[in-house]
Amino acid sequence: MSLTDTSQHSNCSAMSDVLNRIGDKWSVMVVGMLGRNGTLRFNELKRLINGVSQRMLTLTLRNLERDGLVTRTIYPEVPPRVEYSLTELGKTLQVPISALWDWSAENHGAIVEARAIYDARETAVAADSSRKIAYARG
Amino acid sequence: MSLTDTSQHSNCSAMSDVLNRIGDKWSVMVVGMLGRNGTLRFNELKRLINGVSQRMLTLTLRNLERDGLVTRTIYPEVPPRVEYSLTELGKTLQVPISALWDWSAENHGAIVEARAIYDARETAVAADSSRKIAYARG
DNA sequence: CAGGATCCACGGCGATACTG
DNA sequence: CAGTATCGCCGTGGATCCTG
Repeated sequence: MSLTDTSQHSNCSAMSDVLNRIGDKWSVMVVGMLGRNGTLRFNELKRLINGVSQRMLTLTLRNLERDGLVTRTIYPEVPPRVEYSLTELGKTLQVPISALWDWSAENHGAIVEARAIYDARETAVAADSSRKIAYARG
Repeated sequence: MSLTDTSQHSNCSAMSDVLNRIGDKWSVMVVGMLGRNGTLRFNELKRLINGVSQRMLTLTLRNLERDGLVTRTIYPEVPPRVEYSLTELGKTLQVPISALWDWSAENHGAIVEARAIYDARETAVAADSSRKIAYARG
């Protein structure tokens, strides 16, 4: 099975299934963070990932653990300590995610630019048809 | 700027921003389809991408167009014909997405397996504490 | 054929409060 | 510290109908 052969209709559902998890913003963040830092505690992750709520971080970690991408290690101490890290499977996922990350860093500017151009055109078109809209409204 | 350097806190927002679009399930599908088939019409895409509604396909294509990833070509015929294809920027995105796609195809089985194991353990734990739950409910 | 407009349900997600 | 439980909003997205 060649690499370019993987995108037949048959694999659409598999891709879809996988995307439902890893296509998730927080999951990508968590994998990215764990991939770089190796092992992190719950609140360390929470601090590193900007804007994540404690609820979403918990859910994300649970799903990643369930999918065999992240290990969860509980240390029976007080105060409690729980450490997260990537499994071997998770580390392999880190590769394509890293590629995506790099692409983002490199092309974010181009996207912002494209949006500006598109929006400028759109507002121009909107202004052009403003009379018709106003007419229809009145 | 090295590749491994791209995941500092600074790029978190850029990645987040990009992920909001390309992390989207349908966007990935569209890019994947266009990347393989080159140029596709609206309904061709709709047929190829299983489960997408016409509304979501429209929105997805608009966003991709706005981000400069997809071109939209209207042929003033009757019946109307609109063709979509990837821009150069879109083609570069196709690379990391393809990597993700390949990863999905290759590791989907492992994920399903991991889920089964996890769920089996969870239901076992749930059964274990069923009395306590029943007690609390009663 | 390609899509705009509208309606509506549902669930994702944040905020908050509580626990071991 | 690392969660669980509950509530409530509102955005997402499907279904449906209509147009050029």
